[in-house]
Amino acid sequence: MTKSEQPAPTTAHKNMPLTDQALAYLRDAIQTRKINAGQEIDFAALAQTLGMSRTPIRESIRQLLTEGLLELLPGGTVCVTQLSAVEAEGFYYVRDELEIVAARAAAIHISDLEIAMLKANLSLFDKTRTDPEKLSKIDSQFHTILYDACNNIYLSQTLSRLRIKIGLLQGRPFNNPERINDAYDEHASIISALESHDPDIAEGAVAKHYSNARKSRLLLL
Amino acid sequence: MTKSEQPAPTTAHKNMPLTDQALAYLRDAIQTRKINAGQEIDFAALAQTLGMSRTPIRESIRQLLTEGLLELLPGGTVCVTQLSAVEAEGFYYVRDELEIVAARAAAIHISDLEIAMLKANLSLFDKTRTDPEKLSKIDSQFHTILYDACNNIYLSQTLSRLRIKIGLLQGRPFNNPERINDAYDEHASIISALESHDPDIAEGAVAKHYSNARKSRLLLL
DNA sequence: TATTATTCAAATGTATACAGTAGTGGCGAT
DNA sequence: ATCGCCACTACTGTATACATTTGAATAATA
Repeated sequence: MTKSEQPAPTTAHKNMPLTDQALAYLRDAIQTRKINAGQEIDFAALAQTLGMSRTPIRESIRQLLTEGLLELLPGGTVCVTQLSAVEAEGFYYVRDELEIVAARAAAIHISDLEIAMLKANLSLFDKTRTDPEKLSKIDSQFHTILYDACNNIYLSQTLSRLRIKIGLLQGRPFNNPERINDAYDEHASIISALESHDPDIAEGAVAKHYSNARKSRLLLL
Repeated sequence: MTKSEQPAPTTAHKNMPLTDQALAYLRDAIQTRKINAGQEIDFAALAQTLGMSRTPIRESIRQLLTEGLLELLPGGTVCVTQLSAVEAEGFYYVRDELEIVAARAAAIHISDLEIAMLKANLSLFDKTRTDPEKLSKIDSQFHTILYDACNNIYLSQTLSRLRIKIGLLQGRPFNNPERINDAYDEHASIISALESHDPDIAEGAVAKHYSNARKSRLLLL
């Protein structure tokens, strides 16, 4: 066996199946917008870029189609999902509702450790106020911790996927410094709401968070 | 929605890609419990049964894995998803909440045509009281119509998939004749609630429906 | 010029071939 | 009998080959 070192274009863990590598690559490319919404995907070219055959590419693409990150165009070609305004509104609508469901569940089930993690996340958020890119990631982690605190795998997975899809379309919300301050305060109040273990209080805090986020979104138009 | 999502097993057109045929076959086999929960899937055997190679089988299986109808066992083998009691409870929890969200949305957006369709479905339900198998299908259609009335593709798709997964685990609810009568009445009251176009009334009717369904489920244990 | 044929190129769906790996069963040693 | 070791089988992941379809571009006709 010649150990021909592939100049691995991405963070390719050695023993990961190629399909998963392709998945990771595509996920990242879509989320960081190296591939824009609506842009078509050329299987062969992608295969060549990643140094693999079309087979693992196809499998990863089918998974992303199922997840909704990619969509099938009339001709049968595949492109990065491009949500219409109406569809986007639909996503937001469901997310806002599910976030409330999650908040109530989390208030009941959250552990001390998880609360500590949220607090750690918050102080990290505080230290990163100047970097919108990193803030998005930290924000994302905040909500992931919260989802996990629901003790409901399905709910957690659904919200995670939903969040990713919503990420497809929104102009980075933390480009607005005012939104950063508000988000910080809202996260803080969500944490103390969860600490109370009272579903109603948690619902209130989260509802406020998302109603503010919504306002901020609408201002961007 | 993916075009490969719907194909009925009876409508297996010759020109359908083999991957979609495999999908249709597996969906049907899982839902009708020709393959039981927990049962492993042998790619090669399945390929032979369907008279195709492993390639389309693999693709269809990856899609079903992503949808959650199949799951990956430690060894890397694939089996029909077997939900633990806790996981099942998580699914029901989210579904009940989402159904309410859907009911509210439907109350606002539902068209006269859709109301008519619901009524037609109801009278069909009435005529089929003796056949639990068919009743399940009609019940399923009832809710699908309702979901479509939400004017929210994501919500509709999420609930549809959720319903299928829940179907994986429940002993057919319509084996209990009393549940049939109740379900009929509840469907009727949901329809008139929707006709009022009042979200609160719709929420009430649907909430009652699912709280009854829950009671009926618990009785089965 | 507009419209229809015709042909060619590219891409898709599928099968098959092949390599690496994990699991299985037997067999000898203790 | 139990443990460990080795061969062997069966399967998975991946690549490649092939056929069919799709699309585009040019040619040909009214």
